[in-house]
Amino acid sequence: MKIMEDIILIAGPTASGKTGLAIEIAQANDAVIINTDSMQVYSDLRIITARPSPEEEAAALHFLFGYKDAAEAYSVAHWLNDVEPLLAGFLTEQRKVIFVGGTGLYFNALLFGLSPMPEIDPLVREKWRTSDLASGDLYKELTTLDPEAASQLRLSDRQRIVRALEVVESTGKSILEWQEGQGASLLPENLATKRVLLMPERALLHERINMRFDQMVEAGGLDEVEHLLQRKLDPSLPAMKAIGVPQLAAHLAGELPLEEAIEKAKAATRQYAKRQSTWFKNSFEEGWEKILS
RNA sequence: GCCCGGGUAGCUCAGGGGUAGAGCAGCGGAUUGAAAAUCCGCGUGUCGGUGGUUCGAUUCCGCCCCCGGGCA
Repeated sequence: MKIMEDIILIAGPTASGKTGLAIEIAQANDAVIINTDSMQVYSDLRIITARPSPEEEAAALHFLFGYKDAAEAYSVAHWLNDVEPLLAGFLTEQRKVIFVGGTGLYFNALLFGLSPMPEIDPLVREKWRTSDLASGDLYKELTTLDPEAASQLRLSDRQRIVRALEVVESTGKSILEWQEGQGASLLPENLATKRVLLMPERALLHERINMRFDQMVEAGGLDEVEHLLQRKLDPSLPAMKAIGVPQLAAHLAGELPLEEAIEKAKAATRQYAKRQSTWFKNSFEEGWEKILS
């Protein structure tokens, strides 16, 4: 498949066939592939995150895959920082670039930028993120420190409450003020961008998800998770929450028969695919070529 | 063949003379430095079948079918 555009975005829910399509397009266009998935960045998890296999990685130039340690708390901002110089380099070389992945937030950041925000004081961050307070009490804190931000959050949404708290305490300004600042897209306006959205029918996707998780286990997914667990990392790290890790960890801890752990991991994957589909369906309508296979 | 127990949502099950409800699964939505995260909303049903009693049956009674278990 020859592509005219310089930049190609491939999005879609998990198990929709993105990896294969990216390689196919990369080979036909001498393009490079840049990971746009929040979990495939971690080196510790190849099988369970469905990262391209060594054979697949050898079939085209891949970047930002498996290059972060699971002990690192990676984020969309890190990703964007890593993408920027990489993309600039390829564009000056006039090399076509494929962004492929399933993380809607990362695509959004790429397309529209992130609002500029200063670094958060690590101590402040630590304080709120490890707080013992119930999320309702954290919410109360936020209503005093930043009532405006609080009014836009639910008192059950601990994660966003904590984020608002650390921003206002560390910077002295409301997260809402920071978010008013416009970020800049990383994609140059004068370059054409092809956008492909893989959206297989739900029933088919579920079938693929279920099959694929069985294959992950056969391919050594349990060992992969066991190795990760042996590192005794902070369980709140993003990598520790990759789908499949908590479920298989529960089995390894003797809390669940393997069959049940597998079923739970499959269900979690299906639910994730649904959230991805919602994001793509409602945010990626215009300008995206939808492929329903 | 006889005796128990059961047949209610996709699954596991609760309920009970006024057409039914939980968990899980599923469906819909939100999403700005944890995003595979986090959060919000929604029961989707010939109550096994068929006769009867009743103003009214998924509920009570009879018969039949199916699934467990026991006795033969």
